[in-house]
Amino acid sequence: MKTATVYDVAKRAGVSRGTVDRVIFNRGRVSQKTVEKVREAIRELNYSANPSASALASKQIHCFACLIPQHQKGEYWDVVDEGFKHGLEEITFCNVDLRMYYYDQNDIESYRKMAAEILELRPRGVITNAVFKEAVTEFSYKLKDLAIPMAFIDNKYDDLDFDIYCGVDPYNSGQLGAYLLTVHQKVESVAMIRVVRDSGKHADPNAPRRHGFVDYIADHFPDSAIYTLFIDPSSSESIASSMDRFASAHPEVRHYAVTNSRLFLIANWLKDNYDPERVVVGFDDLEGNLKAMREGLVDFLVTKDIPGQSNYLLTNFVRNVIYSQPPKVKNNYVHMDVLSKMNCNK
Amino acid sequence: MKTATVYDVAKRAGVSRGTVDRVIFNRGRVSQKTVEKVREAIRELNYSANPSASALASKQIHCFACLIPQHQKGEYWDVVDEGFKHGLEEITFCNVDLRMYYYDQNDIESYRKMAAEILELRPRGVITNAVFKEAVTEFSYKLKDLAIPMAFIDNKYDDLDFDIYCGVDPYNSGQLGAYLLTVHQKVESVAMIRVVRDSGKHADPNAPRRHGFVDYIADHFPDSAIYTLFIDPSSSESIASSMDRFASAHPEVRHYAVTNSRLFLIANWLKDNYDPERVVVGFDDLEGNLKAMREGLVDFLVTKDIPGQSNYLLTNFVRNVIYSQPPKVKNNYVHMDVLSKMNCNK
DNA sequence: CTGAAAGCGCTAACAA
DNA sequence: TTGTTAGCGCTTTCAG
Repeated sequence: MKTATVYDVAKRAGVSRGTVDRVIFNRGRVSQKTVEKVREAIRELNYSANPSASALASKQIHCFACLIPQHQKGEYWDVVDEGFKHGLEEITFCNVDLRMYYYDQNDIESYRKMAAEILELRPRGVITNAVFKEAVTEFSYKLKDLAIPMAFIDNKYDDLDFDIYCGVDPYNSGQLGAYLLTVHQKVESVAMIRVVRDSGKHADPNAPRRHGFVDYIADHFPDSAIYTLFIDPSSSESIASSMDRFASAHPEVRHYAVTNSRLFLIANWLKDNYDPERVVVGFDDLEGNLKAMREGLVDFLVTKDIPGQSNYLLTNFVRNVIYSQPPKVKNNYVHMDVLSKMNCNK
Repeated sequence: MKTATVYDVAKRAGVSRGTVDRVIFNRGRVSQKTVEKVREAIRELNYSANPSASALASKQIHCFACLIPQHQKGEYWDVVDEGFKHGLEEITFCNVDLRMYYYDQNDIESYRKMAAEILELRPRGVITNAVFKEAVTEFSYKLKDLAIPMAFIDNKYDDLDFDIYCGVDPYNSGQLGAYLLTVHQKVESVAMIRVVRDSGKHADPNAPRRHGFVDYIADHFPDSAIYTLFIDPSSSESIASSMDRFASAHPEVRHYAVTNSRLFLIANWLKDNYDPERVVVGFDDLEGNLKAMREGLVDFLVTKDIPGQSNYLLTNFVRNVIYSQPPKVKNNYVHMDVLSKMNCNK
């Protein structure tokens, strides 16, 4: 059986194809009575547009904006960025123009500034991540006023109004890290390392992961100590000296977890102070982290398909917005992967 | 900058659009000299067809055939099958008709019979897996005679002529299983369980995985015993009695690996004979295996994105065949995932 | 408010 | 061998 075309719908509704088009895209300038006739014909014929033909005929360009942290090559957000680029290629036929905006994770004002620019652009949709609660909230309200849909990538604020989200369950990722760190072990103390510059002003989207980590340890090893150690990554000397200081103060600690993605920054120290008894767990399969794993400095890495996640979000969000359909699932939790030395290549 | 169209290519090569089309699809009836001119123009303009327009204009239906093991709902090959169905949807605009054929893994003749049927169909391409070396070899030769491209899914024979493959590195998956079974442990003996009906006649595509497993244990625990245990899944009594017999003969064994995907068949026994000291590793995230994991009967499951793998293979293979382009990468090794109780949901 | 008609880039049948 | 041309189903402009 052939599928229905605009032409069939038009005939059925007793109007012309142009009118059908106006109804489908709510372009107005159609009498209410006609609208209903057309809607009914569409339903009866179970019509849905042929996407190839739409893409071919449409000249419109759909502009989207994306606001994420600025980053260096090889860092977490760089990989996220890659995923967006890939996704963009997959939907070339949708004619979307994706504008990237970057903010400074140490500076809430930079977020506000970029958000303002985006508002001015009036894009068809906006993608961002959850960092500065206050600024993101303001932004989301303003977008709502303009009826611009918004999507969260990587992490989210559940009480805000967004259309679609894609990321892992951060609390659970922390639990998984703790499990791997301690599996088949007796544990008396663990170190939780946070590699952040400027820990005071820095946004802290990783808190839920740390909570998951801490809760797991507390549940399974109630007598274990949990030390939190801040490492300032600004110079390799400061990294080494902080690590040295901690290690000599707590020589009994054998279990180390780095709860953000920057394990690779302490790889040198781990190597220079190698201890076969030490167990190390990190997060995210950045090239630097994988390298450390191949060198035997890390036992497990909790990760996910980082570019796949942003790719997925973009392609779905764009399709939803363009064809004004709600997403099939709003909260897309991607699954977590576990990497060990045996499966960290490719 | 606007992207080049057939028209641009035609102009540049000094021919008509029809000729360009003939060259692209190797329809023949074009002089060698013209072919080269067109090819060059295509390269210079970096031309690639607008998929929407192609889809819209083309009426041809491309028939593909897929020959894999017959299966029940929820089993490994059922999930593979799902992936094909998904992939098919993704490329609806390519107008492909995918015909599924199933053979009996205990009966090489059933493979031969289905292969013969496929040969008669003369599809544009064939997908199968590597099982009965002899029968698959015959099949591949006949396909080659007919110039029908072929793809391997899940496992392959490297000495045969195929266009594209997608699967994990099976040897490595065995090693990973062994690693997870023994991580942070001292091991003196392990049991390797094979759940197969009719072990004599049954095809054995899992051998490389077992080799990887055995080699790892031998390398890291040279003094450890490795017991191989066959379980006939035909009745739950036979499963239980075989397991009982083994367990009482070797009460010291604490480490169990099920090297094919059917761990779920011994889940009941594991539950009825629960031992907190026991470590169990299995393969593939079938629903039954996941259930066993959630119940705390399994420590680790080595898996991969099963439907993703067949989806990927199909969509790429079809595109390659239709647009007669070689695959970007011939051997697509998908990465292995590690599942534990902390990340086995979703 | 509504209809008619000109393409979008490509394929395939038909002429030459 | 090659060129010409009529659509594929939809969007969009321009007249009514």
